Amino acid sequence: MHIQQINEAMGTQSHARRRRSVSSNAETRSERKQRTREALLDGALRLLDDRAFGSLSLREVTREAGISPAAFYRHFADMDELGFALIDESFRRLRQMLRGAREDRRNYEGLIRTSIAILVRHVHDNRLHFRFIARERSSGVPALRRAIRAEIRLFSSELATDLARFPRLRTWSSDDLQMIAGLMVNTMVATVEALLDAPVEDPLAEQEIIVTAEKQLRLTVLAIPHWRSDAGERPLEEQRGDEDAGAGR
Amino acid sequence: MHIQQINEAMGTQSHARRRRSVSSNAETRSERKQRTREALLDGALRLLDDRAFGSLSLREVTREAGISPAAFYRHFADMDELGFALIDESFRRLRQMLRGAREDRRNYEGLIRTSIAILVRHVHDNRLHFRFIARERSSGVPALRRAIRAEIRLFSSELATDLARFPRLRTWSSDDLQMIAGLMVNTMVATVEALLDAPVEDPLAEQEIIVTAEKQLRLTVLAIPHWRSDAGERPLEEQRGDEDAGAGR
DNA sequence: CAATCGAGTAAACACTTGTTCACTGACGGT
DNA sequence: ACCGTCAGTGAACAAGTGTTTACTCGATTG
Repeated sequence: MHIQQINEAMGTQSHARRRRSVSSNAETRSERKQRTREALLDGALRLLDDRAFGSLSLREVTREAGISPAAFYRHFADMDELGFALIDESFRRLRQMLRGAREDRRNYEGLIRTSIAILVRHVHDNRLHFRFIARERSSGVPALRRAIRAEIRLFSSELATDLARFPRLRTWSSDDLQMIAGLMVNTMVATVEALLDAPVEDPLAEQEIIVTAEKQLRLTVLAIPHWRSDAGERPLEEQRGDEDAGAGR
Repeated sequence: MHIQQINEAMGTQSHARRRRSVSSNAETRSERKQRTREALLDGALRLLDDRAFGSLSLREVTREAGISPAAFYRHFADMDELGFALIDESFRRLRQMLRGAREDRRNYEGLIRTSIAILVRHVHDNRLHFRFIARERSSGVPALRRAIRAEIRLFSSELATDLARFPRLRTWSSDDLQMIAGLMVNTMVATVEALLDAPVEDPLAEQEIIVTAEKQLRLTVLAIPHWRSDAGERPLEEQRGDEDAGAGR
């Protein structure tokens, strides 16, 4: 702020200013740089729609972005650096989504329904970003993979602390909370993968995926009142006469 | 069989036979071919330990296998074909595992415990194969991805029919059976990914993953007796007074 | 035994790759 | 008005890529 005032007092930037006011679409230099940086990121993302990051060449990206290969180095030292920038961008959007998803968590049903709805909407709006994350989560450069999995674990932990606010879950051990949060996050990750795999904009297949995901989450919370952390030691069937009555074969 | 008998009657292969009995480690021609084919597959698998299949070059594979690049074409027309062969091999082992896992399914607890145990053992014994499958499941060449996901869906369906034999689940709709089988398969896929990500042969981290997976599966089956397929329409909290009593925030 | 088959080779091909270099020229500070 | 900065260029580099070619030479065949 000070700098700008000083500049104005000194009459600096007046040339650029004047020129910008004449030719309407002119840009300052750093704006221009930012724009081609984004062209690189967007181009890479477009290419990554159906390929792994590891099989992406620097020259392809520059070609897609419309600049010469050498100009790449004005923005990134490396393809890896471009990858990290892509992860940052994707996760900024993801976190932004999760913040929204946490607004309605006063009861299980709201939690489930709004979480899935928000998830679906964001997959639609940021299809390429989600595709990139889903791909590089298990494949690709180890460093990217690590970063993504850490981010997901963090999300799982935040869900666990949110769950801890429910009366029924107040007394649960943090291990068990993490366990159930992990289960729900697994379901959501699998749902995102299914959505990304479904034919683009096929509302029927998509609705089926959504219904299944909601059922799975509902089934999960349904078990909460009946959970006993130590139940693993005694055979489950002693609780309810269920098995060996006549399981076929 | 016929062919061999005919060959014997005609005295063919007698040279090879005699030579093989003299120099102990001699091989017939097709045995030799089979051996370098396996060298190619094994070499590729070794290289794929920490890279995506898409970023794997034909020349690298032949170098790793110890043959010249041109000889590759005696075995595969394409790198893609090599990929499919790799998938076939991996899933042959996987299916073999699942056959074993289905032997003890007379009650839930046995189902859970032995399934996980068998899964863990097979991940140990076929680490490279599982790594390859886990990678290419979401990344990589679309054709490979499709093949893998189809195989997993098939596994899920088989689990669903197995579940249908439990008395409690006899009356469930096939949709709901698929849903719960999908949930369990999701858990197992996530478990395999966690095992592969864990530091090699770290028994402590591994045990933690196993315990969590068992808990998650146990929680899932715990919900079965209380499931109502139509519960989605009415808010869950009407069944049990649980929410809005004082959810924080 | 001699003829053929075929797995594997070496060399050459036309590419693409990542990176460096001296350069241009518009923007921006003075 | 002048001059330095710096995003972007185009050419060159060595190295690696997939694929084809003519070839070797041992195993298989009749």
